[in-house]
Amino acid sequence: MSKPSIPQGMRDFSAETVRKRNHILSVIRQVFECYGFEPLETPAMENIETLMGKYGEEGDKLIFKVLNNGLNDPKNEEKARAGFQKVMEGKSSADLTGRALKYDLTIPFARFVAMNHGQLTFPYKRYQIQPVWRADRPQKGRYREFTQCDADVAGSRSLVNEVELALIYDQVFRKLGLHGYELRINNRKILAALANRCGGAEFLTDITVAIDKLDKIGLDKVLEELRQRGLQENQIDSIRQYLSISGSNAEKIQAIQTLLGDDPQAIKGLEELSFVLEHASGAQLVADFTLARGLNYYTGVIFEVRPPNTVTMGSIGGGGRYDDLTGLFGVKDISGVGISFGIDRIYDVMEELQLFPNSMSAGTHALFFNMGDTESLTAFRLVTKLREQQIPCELYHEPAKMDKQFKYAEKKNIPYAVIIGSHEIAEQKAMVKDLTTGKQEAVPFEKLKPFFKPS
RNA sequence: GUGGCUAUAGCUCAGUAGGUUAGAGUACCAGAUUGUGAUUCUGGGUGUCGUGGGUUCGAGUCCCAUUAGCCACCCCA
Repeated sequence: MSKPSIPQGMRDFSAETVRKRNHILSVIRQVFECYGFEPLETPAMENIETLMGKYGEEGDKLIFKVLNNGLNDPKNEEKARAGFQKVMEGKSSADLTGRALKYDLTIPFARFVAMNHGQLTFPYKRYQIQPVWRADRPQKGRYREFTQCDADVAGSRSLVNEVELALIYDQVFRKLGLHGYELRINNRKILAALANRCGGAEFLTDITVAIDKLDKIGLDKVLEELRQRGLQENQIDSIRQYLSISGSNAEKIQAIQTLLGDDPQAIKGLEELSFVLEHASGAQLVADFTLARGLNYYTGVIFEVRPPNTVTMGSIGGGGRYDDLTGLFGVKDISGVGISFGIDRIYDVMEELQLFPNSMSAGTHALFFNMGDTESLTAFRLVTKLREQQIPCELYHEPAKMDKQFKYAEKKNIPYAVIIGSHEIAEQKAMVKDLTTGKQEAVPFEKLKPFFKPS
């Protein structure tokens, strides 16, 4: 028997971690609800066709595929062998792996909308908080199982949605106390216009992938990469101009207008961008024309949230507009726009910056000491009463030295110790000790409830 | 998926050129203390040295493989 272990990149969460995670989740959920989004949950697995080809070539490789059951049944053998052959060639095969763990929440959402568009009230605004899985190599801030919190609007092209989503980002991070985050915005239409100018639409992906690395590898290396991808010198020069745009949002927009202003897509993109910047001015958006984002279904505004630059961590949220997402599932003309929070990374950032309040770890309010088998019967009766009043409390499980019981309370961060021994029973008063201040007072048994829960 | 670094007690780590019985701090357990803890005193090492092989008279230490974590690439939340 080997040591028990869990799969690479997946984690157990202790009580303290769960409480902190729940704190983040409840803030997000509350804000989503406040903006009129309603919850949705979808299964852990999707049929593999639902997922394949939606996230680009790299994405396909990172999808966790689930081996079919019953492969050992002789009647499936031939299919299974053929499927295995396909897999060995780097393709996927429903005969071998018909299902896969979901990779994000957007595609399952699109599938859901496509399946239920007849019943849904549009615009359909849903939020979804569930784990997703990626067969990526784990490292800091990157896990194979992590939780995404998405809010999307399907069936509305109004830019008011984009504005609201930006405001949601701002409100959530403000409530979490995560100051110094940066909410960047761009528009895929502007990138498309740039691609048009430089080699045509088929270069869109090459160009976006390369310029997205500007922060990391610098201008020269980006241009070099584009050269290798087959762009001409004059085209590279346009990109050089594009990438050297800087200044305030207004200045940058002005510069793009000068550079690409004769392109209808660029005009449209800038219009959309300006609308969002203007109406979501409270959210402190930063226009960043180098922002590209990997998922290739985005068609309009795109968002990305960077953590405060005092920590090294990838983006903690992202999103954008995808005009024809349900089109992938045979339902036309439903436009979607959405955002996602990466709560595992938000957690790591908040932990690193020590932004969690101390009171977070409170569970049990009061520990009743066990002062002996007889005495504890009284304590147990009182514990039961308090529990009926929704006051979380517990009785130490066996008679033990007080030292031990104090330490138990301390470790579990229980704020009060309630001591009921023979003296207390004689006087019908409990000795209640505040473990943070060390002060104690005698509280009559019938006054315990108001003591812990003043109404 | 590619490359690099790391792995010793619950935790943080030391362990020199391969040498007997693997150490420190902290945590923990027992007692001083049969009703008041986080201070003090006394005693206690609680370890498959990540795992599996190999070299050697002898391996925590050297070699190979493997697993996990971290870092870079790729990509991303």
